[in-house]
Amino acid sequence: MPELPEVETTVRAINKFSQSTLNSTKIHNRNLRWRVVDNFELLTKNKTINKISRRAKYIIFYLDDINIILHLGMSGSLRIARNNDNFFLKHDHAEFIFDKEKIVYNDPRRFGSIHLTDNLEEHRLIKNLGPEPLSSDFNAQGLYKITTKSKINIKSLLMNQKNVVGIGNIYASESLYLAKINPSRIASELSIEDCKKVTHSAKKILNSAIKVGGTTLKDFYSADGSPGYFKFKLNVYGREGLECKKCSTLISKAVINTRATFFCKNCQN
DNA sequence: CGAAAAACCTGGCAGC
DNA sequence: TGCTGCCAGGTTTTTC
Repeated sequence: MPELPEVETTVRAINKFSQSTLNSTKIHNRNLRWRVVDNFELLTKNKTINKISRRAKYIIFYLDDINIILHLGMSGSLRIARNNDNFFLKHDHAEFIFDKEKIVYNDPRRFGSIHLTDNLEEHRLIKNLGPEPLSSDFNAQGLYKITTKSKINIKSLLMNQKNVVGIGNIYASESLYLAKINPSRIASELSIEDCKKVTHSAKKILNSAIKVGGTTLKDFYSADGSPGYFKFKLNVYGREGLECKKCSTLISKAVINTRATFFCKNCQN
């Protein structure tokens, strides 16, 4: 489900809990992508959340002496509920409980995970991440330095979080469409100008997706229950056989690195 | 070493 | 109404 815009939207929705005290945490199912540590509840009880933010597709709760890392995997989501709402949905695996409300972690496929760390920057899931795509650290020169020595296709390279974070299957296709670059192009064949187009396009796409709350294909909802509206602005993703909005050529679908990939064979070279 | 394929899970949907 | 196979916003682990 969630790529950078959906995670960012989720973080903004739960940001009202920063500066709040986490009265307790309940883990209902520890068997996520990795097993949730046994003392998680103990170590987070009655701790103040000083800040909530996003790094890549991870959601970080900064407590006084320890940090919580959440990942939503492919199908995860958070929702805000009232403490006296005692109903559970299938796949509600964890609850973060405040005075009147709680944040509920739900993830049908359990590809997501929940971690604790006292050294965030050195955490194994964090330390090897590439630059944030919306920061100046993600730029043509930096990308070119990577593409020039890589023989994989540009789409897979963009989805590799070591190169740049936050871009998943939807936004990789959309970014390359805007950049007019074929997703199958071998990275090492890109020019510095191509890299400039890719970085600019990715930033533009991600920013406009964040603006409308991300993309809801079927089951993404922000923590406040609202869907994302970027689905209506998708140019290629899920549009196989429909007309390209620029040239009317029918949009193609290819499988790259086992992932569905959409592009316009006329506009993208 | 890098790149490709398999693996981890559940649910929804098309087709028989 | 099943049942089967395929597909899905991700990323690690295994294999080549």
